[in-house]
Amino acid sequence: MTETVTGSKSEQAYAAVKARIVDGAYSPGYRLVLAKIAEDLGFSVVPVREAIRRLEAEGLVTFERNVGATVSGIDPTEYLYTMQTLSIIEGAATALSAPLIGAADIARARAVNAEMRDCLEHFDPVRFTRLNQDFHSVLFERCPNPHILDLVHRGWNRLASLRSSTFRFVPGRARGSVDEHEALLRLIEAGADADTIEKAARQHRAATLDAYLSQAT
Amino acid sequence: MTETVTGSKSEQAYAAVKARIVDGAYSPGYRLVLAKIAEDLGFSVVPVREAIRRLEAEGLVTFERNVGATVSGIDPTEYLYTMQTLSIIEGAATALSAPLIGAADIARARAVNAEMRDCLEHFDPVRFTRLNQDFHSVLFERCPNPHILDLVHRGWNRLASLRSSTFRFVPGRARGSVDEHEALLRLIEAGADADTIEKAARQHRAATLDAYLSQAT
DNA sequence: AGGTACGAAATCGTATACGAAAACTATGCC
DNA sequence: GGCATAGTTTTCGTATACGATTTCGTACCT
Repeated sequence: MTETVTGSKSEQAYAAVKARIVDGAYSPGYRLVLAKIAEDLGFSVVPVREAIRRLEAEGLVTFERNVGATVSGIDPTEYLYTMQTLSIIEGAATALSAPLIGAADIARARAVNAEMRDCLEHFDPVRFTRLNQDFHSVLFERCPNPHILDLVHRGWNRLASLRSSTFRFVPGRARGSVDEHEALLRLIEAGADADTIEKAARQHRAATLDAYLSQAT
Repeated sequence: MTETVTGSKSEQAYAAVKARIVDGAYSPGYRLVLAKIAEDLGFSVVPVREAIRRLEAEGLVTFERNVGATVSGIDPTEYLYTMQTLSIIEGAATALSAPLIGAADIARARAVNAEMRDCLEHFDPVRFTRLNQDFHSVLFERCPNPHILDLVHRGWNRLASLRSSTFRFVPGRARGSVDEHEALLRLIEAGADADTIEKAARQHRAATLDAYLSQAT
């Protein structure tokens, strides 16, 4: 955690722009001008350009030749596709992690879930969302397949970047979500087979998506 | 198919290097020297550098600061992880495509599968592999979720890049594979539920992986 | 003889500069 | 007044140049 300014400038630029997108400082549709970003960061355009192209490969920005880059994801169907993809990856990641999750992990997840329940009482959607991420991180982090883990994280980032424009907290759904978390933990504790866990985890996210959609209508 | 030299040099470089990796001209472990590639293509290093970083984002090359890039995937466990990830994505892609697959698609797939059966008689593993890709392409191409499609294609590329070092044709398995293809088509024709199709498709690839592993031992 | 330290070569990293393409704007014609 | 067009501005695309870092080879010391 002694993050000492990190490595190359292209990586710094990548991290900086990515953070701004994920945090919502750059909203979808925001136009990313290379020269401007370079000036803001005090770098030259070359490393910034590289950073932008990397973000493009991750789907966070859209790039058009001789025109420039914009933060992608204005389209609401985009959100649906991202959620669907993430539900598949997450389900698999959770199922693969499950056999490796120990009692300490379960306890940690329960603590997070308790905090989430607390957020329901005091209506704190922002904190709730962050805790939700923490909860699922516990369920993923033991996943032995690095590719899948990477895809999960990319999905989360992508979702976060879209969230600022599309996300709406659904209180009614949130309560059910917390209960499903507990159910998931019980399945894992009980050593349920991978298929059951995968399906439950996927369903969990699908239900959240449905809640968003029904509210949007 | 009137590919007119395409767009920017960075994209040309990307396509060129990617093709060499996927085709096996650059095997895993091959060292990609920016200046050398730039000279080969007649470009400057900047677009080449950008291309390499894009390939890194796709997992085709490994990049180390101030050291350089090498074609990734020497590690055999890497192959296992890639196959596992692909089996998950492919399974989902097939299940999502299934309801949209028409009679014409099925017929096309059957034709390809017949050719594959022919390859078994005349022992043509190279053509068999290519046809296998064609077969599954038919099953994917209707997938409405572009993200998942993209992940499938990336997985294929990654697999192809690893294949040159790890791939070994398993004749005994190949026959079973062809039969499973037919079974998959019947499931789709019959309008089986998404879950069944997904599981079958995933199992299909897992079986192939198992065949590789058992032979490697 | 083995290990360490120093130096040279190779390679990456980034800044700067200039050229090309697109977007914008203003002007003149209908 | 609206539209087409030419000129201007903005922004991207890439080449070149130089600095920074790593690696490798060699010589020296123990």
